[in-house]
Amino acid sequence: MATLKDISAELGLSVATVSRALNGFPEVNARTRDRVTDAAKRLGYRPNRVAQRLVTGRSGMVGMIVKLKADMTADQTFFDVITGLTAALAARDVDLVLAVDQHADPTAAYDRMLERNVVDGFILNAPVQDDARVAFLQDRGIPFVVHGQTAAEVDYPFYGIDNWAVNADAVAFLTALGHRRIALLNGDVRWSYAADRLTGFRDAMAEAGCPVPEAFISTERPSESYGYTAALAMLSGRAGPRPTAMICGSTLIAAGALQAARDLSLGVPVDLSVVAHDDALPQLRAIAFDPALTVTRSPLRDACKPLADALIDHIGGAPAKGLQTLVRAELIVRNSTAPVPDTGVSPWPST
Amino acid sequence: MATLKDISAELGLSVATVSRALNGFPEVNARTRDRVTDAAKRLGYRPNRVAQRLVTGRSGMVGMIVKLKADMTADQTFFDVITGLTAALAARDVDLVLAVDQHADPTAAYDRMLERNVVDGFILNAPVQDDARVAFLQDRGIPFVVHGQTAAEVDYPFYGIDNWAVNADAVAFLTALGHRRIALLNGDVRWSYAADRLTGFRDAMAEAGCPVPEAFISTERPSESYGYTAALAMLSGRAGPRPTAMICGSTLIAAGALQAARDLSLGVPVDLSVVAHDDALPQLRAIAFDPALTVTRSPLRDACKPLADALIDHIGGAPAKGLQTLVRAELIVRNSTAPVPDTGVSPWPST
DNA sequence: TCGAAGTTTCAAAACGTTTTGAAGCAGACT
DNA sequence: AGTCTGCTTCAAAACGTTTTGAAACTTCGA
Repeated sequence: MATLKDISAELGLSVATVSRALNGFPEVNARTRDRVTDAAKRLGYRPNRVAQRLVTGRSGMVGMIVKLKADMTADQTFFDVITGLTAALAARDVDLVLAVDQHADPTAAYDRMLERNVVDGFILNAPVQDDARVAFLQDRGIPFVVHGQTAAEVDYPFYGIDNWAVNADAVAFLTALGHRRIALLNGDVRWSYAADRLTGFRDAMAEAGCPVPEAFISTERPSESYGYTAALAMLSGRAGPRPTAMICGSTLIAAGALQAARDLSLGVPVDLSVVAHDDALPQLRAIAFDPALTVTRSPLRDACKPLADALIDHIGGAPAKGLQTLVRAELIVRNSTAPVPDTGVSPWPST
Repeated sequence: MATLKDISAELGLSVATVSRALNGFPEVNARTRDRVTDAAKRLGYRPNRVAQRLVTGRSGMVGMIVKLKADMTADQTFFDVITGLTAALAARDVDLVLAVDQHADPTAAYDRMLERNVVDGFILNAPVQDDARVAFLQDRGIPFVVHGQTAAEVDYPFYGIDNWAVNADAVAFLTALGHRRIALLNGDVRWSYAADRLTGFRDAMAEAGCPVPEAFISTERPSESYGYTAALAMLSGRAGPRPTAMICGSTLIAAGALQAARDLSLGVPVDLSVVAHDDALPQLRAIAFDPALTVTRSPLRDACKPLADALIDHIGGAPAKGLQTLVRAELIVRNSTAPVPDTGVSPWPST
């Protein structure tokens, strides 16, 4: 394995010059640089990352710690995100150190990994309100990036979708179709994304002048069975008039909801309109639903490269402010939504 | 961040002595060692891995590269294995660097990670026959451990279950119940485990003197729908008399097979006995099946600690021979198996 | 021809550890 | 007193890079 010293010996130069030549410093003579790059190639030189890291103080690795769910089921999104993330990091020569957290204390696993001081920063996923991990890492001055927005005004990098807008847009679309009795099958509001969506839903409904009975809102960890159960309860009409439209937190929930409608002989979209949020996971393709789902769509994988780049840039010293991205999900209208039936209300009310 | 130099300055010792004291070298005075460990704790000393790595050539990290499946579905077992593995590695202060391979060349991702020379060894999963990765790593002299047995006589560490015995035991159990028409719903034989199980099945059937029509053997990547389809074809009786027993490569396959039996109004275990291999994934609990499944059982999680330990020991210089474990799966008899119906053969034939 | 300014290269320090070879210091034996 | 042990400690080298501050070499104008 050739080293800088080998190259410098070969060419009669100092290691300093060789190092500068290879790292593109401006003060080295063009002719010298050519000789160096040529020799480096000829000798099969590969920089020793460990030595580089010792002197730069960087490790070239970032950590990610995923929380072990209580029911031990694999997170649907996990594999997809890991795939995109490692690819995006690899493109910038950074490796991902992964750990699974089994502790009650949310910061314990971060502390452990920091102790072994082997990562330059962290990727945080699934943020909650006032996330303890954020406080912990900020306190220690460790760079990190958050996948998913937590609040508007923060001083760390993040990439997320505007979850408030997700449901605000869905509500606006449905009310424009004449719907006023709209239900929400939300995720668990302990997670920021679901809390934001709930606010977006409430705000938009208030804006449209639609009352929201508490029975029309349910929150739980997304699953098909949750979608089925919650939708069945709402659609059975036992607790009052049923909703004419339903906003589902995920396509998985929507799958359950559609089944519930089917079991109650309710037609979608004739009797019930359904809008879901679609993370574009390959396993649950919204377009393959029957009927094809109208969705607010933002592929999870889109987040991977921005996240990786933001973290690496932030570690490199870039200020957080320029590394905050909030994208607005796209509304894709398919066949699961239609104007509200039999209400006598114009599908295009003046707002 | 305290360094060795800080400690040595604090105590008026040389860094060499401090280093030896902390690393448990025998030649340091017990009293000195106490002073050093005390000061280290007081100053919050953490060894700098990068510096250690530079001089020792070890990084305290191991790599694992998972293959991105063509259909992009997450491997059912992936999360479970990662969880156990990172926990077992953490117990010995080793971190896991994860990458997802998207290349056609099976060794490219290993090469890339080695270039960044940041891991001491690898954990290989899902071995195939004559695995190219094995040849590659052996050629480079990189330590690794294989999850799953590939062949009896190899010179690298592995941990796996005796897949030959898995099906040999299942066949022995079923033939003892009088079954002679036994079908196999196997995994894809490109993977070693499935190839071994096929051999175990064939050998044991031959041993028992039972002919095996080709229609009684199917191989495919495990899934519920595969189990359903394959079982339906075999049980419909269109291609000849149907099997009286079925050995399923996984509980997922068994779920499909049970559904097929149900759809054909075949009782389990009265008309059909079913034995499945159970990796004990929390999502698919064999005991919760209806009827509760008779299984050959070996929890995947059991493999994690032995794998982690074997790799770390091997990196530390332990010879491969002592780090090879082949466990025999346990046969657990539940309610999905019964003596063969209406054959006049004693359920306990003399063997 | 001289000095100044600019360009290019260099030697050495630094990063934090492990390891080598040697030395200091007891006590024990001549 | 001298030397030989065994125990304990030390200074220095090494790992391969980046970076600093200075030196050498050009080029230019006076």
